[in-house]
Amino acid sequence: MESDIATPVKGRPREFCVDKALAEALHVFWAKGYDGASMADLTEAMGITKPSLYAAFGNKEALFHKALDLYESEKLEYTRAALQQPTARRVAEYYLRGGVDVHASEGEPQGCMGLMSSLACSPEAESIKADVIRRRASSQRALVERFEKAKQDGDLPAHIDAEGLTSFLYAILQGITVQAGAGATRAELEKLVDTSLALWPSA
Amino acid sequence: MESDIATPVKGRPREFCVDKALAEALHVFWAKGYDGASMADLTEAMGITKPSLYAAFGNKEALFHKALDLYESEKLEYTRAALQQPTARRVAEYYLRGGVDVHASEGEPQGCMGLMSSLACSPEAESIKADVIRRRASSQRALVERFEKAKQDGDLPAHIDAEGLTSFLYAILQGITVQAGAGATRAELEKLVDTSLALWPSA
DNA sequence: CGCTTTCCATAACGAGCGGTATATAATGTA
DNA sequence: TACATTATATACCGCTCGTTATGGAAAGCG
Repeated sequence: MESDIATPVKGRPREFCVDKALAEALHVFWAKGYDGASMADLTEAMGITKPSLYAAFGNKEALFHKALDLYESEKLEYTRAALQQPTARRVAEYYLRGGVDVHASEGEPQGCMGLMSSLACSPEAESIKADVIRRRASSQRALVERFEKAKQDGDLPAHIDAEGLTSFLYAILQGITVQAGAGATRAELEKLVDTSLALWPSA
Repeated sequence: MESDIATPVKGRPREFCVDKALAEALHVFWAKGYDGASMADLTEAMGITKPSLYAAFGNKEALFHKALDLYESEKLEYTRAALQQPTARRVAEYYLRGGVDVHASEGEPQGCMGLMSSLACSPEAESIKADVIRRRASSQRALVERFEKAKQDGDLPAHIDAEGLTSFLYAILQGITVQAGAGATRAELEKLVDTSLALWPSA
């Protein structure tokens, strides 16, 4: 198979940047959710017409999955960086403060794109929901392993259940995004993080 | 103004029970969310036609608010009972175990009706969202006062911030409903509750 | 009985949805 | 210049949505 990079195309060149358009689509999906974002909303924000969107991205569902890829690789980068922190407590702190940064930052939509889309319930959004749940499960599995290692490292008490602690940390994170979506201020969310970390088990 | 109870009406009597129909509507809204529940879904489950629904309940939005009233008075009764528990820890335990009971019970929809409706994002659901947020804020205020009292009673350390602890408890509860909606088993949720209670501050 | 009132059933409304057919404009190739 | 190829622009499709107008059925009242 030949190289796909910088292949000169034959027909009329497209007049918009695909990456820019996808970033705009992400912003719309993030703010309004999968069902709430209409094709009219998307095309207006992306600055293109519907046929261009369909030619470039397939359909609304395919566009959403690509937007979700972008969301994970850019906005949820902190969840991967968190795993490399030296202690379980530092992992948790990185997770929670990163969650507040991303989901309660000014100029960005409030709340979590994955969370609101996983709760969307139009009949055609079932595959969306399944996708989000699958990604979340994969992310949670990595966290369980990280906490198992922390127990071996001795920075978590041996009696702690790694799966329970992972569910616990995710619950706090989900609470942060829910409360952010409900209009909680950044100060309130930081107080929530401080309280959670104060209760975190010591070695 | 005269009494409204048992007034004999003049016209043709309705052929369905309003309370029964409302309970069915609640079930549909709970399972599918405000946007996801169509009038066709509702009328089919309620066993009535659309004109009957409009005559009895007004419109879809009014029906939802009445269903939400029923949900709060029946399904969220445990949140009021929780406040009367003798210690802060018992309050928290009542809250969390009650949350698992209601939102992960077999035969009922998985997840929290208020949470999924507060994240619904159709343009006409803005007042729904505002209503849910207002009810939640009122409920949270009562919990803050309960924890302030607990500090005076001495069953919470004085250095604990009551608002932060309330946000924390609500975050766990929201995490429970999110994870229940994503298909978590009851055993997993109970492990989450056990972990959370193990970290709860001691006096 | 006729009259009024209220409810039920059918069918339709306008609006918005995701998706597309058609025609035209802009490029590379020959 | 002529052709093939691809992108854009406009208008439209079938469908579902929440909501309502219309006609008939069932009750109390005189």
